[in-house]
Amino acid sequence: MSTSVVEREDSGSGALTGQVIAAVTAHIHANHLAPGDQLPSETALAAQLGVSRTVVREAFGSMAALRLIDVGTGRRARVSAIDRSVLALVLDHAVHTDQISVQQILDVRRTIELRTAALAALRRDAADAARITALAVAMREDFADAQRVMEHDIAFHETIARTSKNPMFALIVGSFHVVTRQTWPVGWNSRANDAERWHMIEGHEAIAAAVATGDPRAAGSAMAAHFDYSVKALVAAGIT
Amino acid sequence: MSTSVVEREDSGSGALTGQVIAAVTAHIHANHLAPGDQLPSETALAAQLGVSRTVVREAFGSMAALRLIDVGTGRRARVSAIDRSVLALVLDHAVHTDQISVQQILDVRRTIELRTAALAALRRDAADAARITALAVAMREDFADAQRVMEHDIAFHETIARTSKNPMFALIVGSFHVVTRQTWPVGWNSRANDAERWHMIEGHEAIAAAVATGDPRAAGSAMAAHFDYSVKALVAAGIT
DNA sequence: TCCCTCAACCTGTCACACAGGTTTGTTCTT
DNA sequence: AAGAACAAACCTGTGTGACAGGTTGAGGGA
Repeated sequence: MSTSVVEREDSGSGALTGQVIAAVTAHIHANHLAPGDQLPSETALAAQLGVSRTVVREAFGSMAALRLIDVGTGRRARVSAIDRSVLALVLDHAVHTDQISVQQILDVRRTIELRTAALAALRRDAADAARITALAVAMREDFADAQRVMEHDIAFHETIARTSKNPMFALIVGSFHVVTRQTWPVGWNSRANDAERWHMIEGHEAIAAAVATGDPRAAGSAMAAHFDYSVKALVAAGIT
Repeated sequence: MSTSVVEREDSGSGALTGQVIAAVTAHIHANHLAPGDQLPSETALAAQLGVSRTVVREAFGSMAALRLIDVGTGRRARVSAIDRSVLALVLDHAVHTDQISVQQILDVRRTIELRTAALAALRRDAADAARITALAVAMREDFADAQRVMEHDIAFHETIARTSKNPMFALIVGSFHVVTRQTWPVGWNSRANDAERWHMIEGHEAIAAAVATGDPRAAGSAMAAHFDYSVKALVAAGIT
């Protein structure tokens, strides 16, 4: 375990804690650890680095919050797979503290999701396409239950992002769900009538069809139309 | 201070710690706290929630790691402004643990930065445009010092993202710098000769000119050309 | 070979203590 | 009246020791 300091982003904690974070990070990199690989125990690491267990716990806790590692009672920390929750928390916080607006997030979503739809059309296999289509079908079938339509809608976008086969797109799209859960009902309820709600579902069906066909241009266009329609509804509902 | 549990993303910590995180988050939301606003002290919060100071420290530590709050010796925690370091850490970790490739990041960058360039052209004021142009000029002037060219290059892209006036774009683009610092020298060194390096700098100048002119279409095209050229160089250098 | 038990290991939480930093209020000087 | 200096109160970062409860792996028995 190297204690050399690797210059990197500051973690926002104390000096010793920061040093332990750097040391653990260096250890992960130097040993090419992958998700699931174990780290030394808190006690061993404290002895090794000449700090108290408290400091190691602080460091591990910070790294766990960032989902760089995975901690749990009774077992040693392990390197973690990236997940959407970090960015989701950051976005939720940013919206609640008026640092980012919902419309700004939608602009980012539109930018990214036109690309993920096109990539999904290019890179999908038959199972991917079936999964995306099934979600559009589920939206139609669960029309009477807005909560379920919303869950299908969120899963639809995330599945397309996953089908882009670019985990960073999946990560970013996956982070929208917390904010989406707060705004989606407003958009749904703001529709003047059921015909408009059906129109939104038809937009999803068009995206799914383009992905299934393997047509990236059509997929991107369908996604653009969907976003433009949805943004208009949210603006009309007063979400800025 | 409400102790009600707000359903949200799990923080990766213990049960009590998670509850304190939820309580603090609820407090921030319920009181419409903005960046800079103070939170209760660790000791007061521990008494209020009926847990030990250790647990509050764990919760605050996690929230600080996520840059939701800002902690420091001798003073109470405050609500924090969002910053790029969280996503930067996540990306760096993802690359080092082979969860995201550099090429995948570049695809995301291209998608986003074509949009930020176009928005910057639409939304820039004279000072913005001057700032962007100055960075392109600095790249040319510091040509003999690769390290400085790289810093100007990174600042160039971040300034454009900021000029998009969408903080989420700025956040995402700002997160690339750690990984970029690791790959940029490879790309620069992989160029066959100085003529190719000048060509890259001319690409930046073209973007700056389009932004200054206020032409979003030209800005997007120039940014696309820049990325396509840079991606080719990194691929040729073996970065996948 | 599979299942159960148990010992060793491990983390989450608690209480207490101390070093060093920040904030606030009061007093003094200009 | 405004600014500077000082001290007390408040506050966080780190350390120590303890205990409750969970995980893991080895050994033994069916």
